[in-house]
Amino acid sequence: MPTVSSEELAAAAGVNSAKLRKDFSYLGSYGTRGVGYDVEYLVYQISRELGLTQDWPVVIVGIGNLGAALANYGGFASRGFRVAALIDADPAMAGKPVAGIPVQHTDELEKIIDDNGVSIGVIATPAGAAQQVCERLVAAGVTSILNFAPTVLSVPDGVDVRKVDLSIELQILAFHEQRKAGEEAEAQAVAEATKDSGKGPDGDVPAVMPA
Amino acid sequence: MPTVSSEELAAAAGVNSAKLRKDFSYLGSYGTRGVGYDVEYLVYQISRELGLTQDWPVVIVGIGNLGAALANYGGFASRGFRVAALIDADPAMAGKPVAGIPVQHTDELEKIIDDNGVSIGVIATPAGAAQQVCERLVAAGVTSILNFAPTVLSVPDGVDVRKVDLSIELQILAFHEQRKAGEEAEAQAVAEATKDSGKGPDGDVPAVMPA
DNA sequence: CGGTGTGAAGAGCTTCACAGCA
DNA sequence: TGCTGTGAAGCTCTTCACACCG
Repeated sequence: MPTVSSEELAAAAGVNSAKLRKDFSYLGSYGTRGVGYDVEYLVYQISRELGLTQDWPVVIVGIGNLGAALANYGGFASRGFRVAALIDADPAMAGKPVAGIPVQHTDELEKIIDDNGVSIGVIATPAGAAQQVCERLVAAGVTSILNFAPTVLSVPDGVDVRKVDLSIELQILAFHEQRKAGEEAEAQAVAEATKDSGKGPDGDVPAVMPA
Repeated sequence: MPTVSSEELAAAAGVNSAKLRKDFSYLGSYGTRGVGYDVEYLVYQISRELGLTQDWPVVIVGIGNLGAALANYGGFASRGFRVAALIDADPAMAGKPVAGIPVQHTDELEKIIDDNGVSIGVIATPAGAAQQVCERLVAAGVTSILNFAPTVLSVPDGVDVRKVDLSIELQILAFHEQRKAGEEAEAQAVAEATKDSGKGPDGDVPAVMPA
């Protein structure tokens, strides 16, 4: 498949084709009228724009279950990320290989970051250690941090932090699950009301509709 | 602090106070004019609306590093989630306790879900196993799935799936990181141009501005 | 003809500004 | 007086619709 139309891509992605074309147009005019987009060229342009064509050395601090899971995660390599080092505060972990990479002690943190030109750090430590680790990362030159610890990190201007809270997604599911149950109950109540009397459902469910 | 104003909450959250009041108003009129919101009552109402006051039994399928990390994750219990069971396909794992819960074999999946009235399942298996596990969960009565496996799951209507891709957040950081670098380079180029000749930067950077 | 690129219309979300109530 | 709740204005993002080009 050498070319693809905005209509096809939009159907595959579940969005409107006009939106897709408009979004692409911000990257430049890479399509051909009457034909569509050259797949290979488009992939390259999007990859370049997203930074996938670069090599991003990353350090992971805190090699517990989560840190190990991240180190083993295959998705990183394919998106331009390279795990430059695994760092843990436990001296017993030092030297132990995880995902084929030997764990290094926290003492080495500054040197590792400097030697590898690391600008992105991942924090997978317990909550108590996160802020301190964060400060050391920033002081050593890291300007983007992905935080898995359940704490809000404070950082100086110019440093980006993204927080991943594994329970938030569950909470969103639970929210919708609750809605499903509520709607059933409401539908049932309406049915009852229709069958029995003129009284409707108690109407206490507010009109909230999040993503 | 028994009450709090929309202004205070907005400042803490980094949003506009009018937006906060409007959002709250969708849940009902829980504030008092001239005073603010009763903290305890507000917390309760928001918790109830979000479903945090309910008990949600959850099963985690696939007890590798990630599954173990999830099982150990403290944030679940405090948000109304209860890990009803850990399930793995490896018979060697069966009976082994993870986070104090004995791992059970996949054979038990249907029974566990039925016995515990589970409606939310977490998939932390390798990509290859995910779709099959998903189908068994759905057949057994699960209607919400949180998918950590790097695969797109297909499910029947009425089943919610949320996919967590651990590398996407990194990619967003890398994107901004690239922008930072690009802006520096551009600023430098502009400085050069100003200093040397009339020729500007090559102007190939398109005007994209994602979240 | 077929499909992109885009001005214009439309929808939804955010902010303003203030009436109204404790 | 002080702060909520909310109509209206403003803004951004999405979709429509079509000129234009290969």
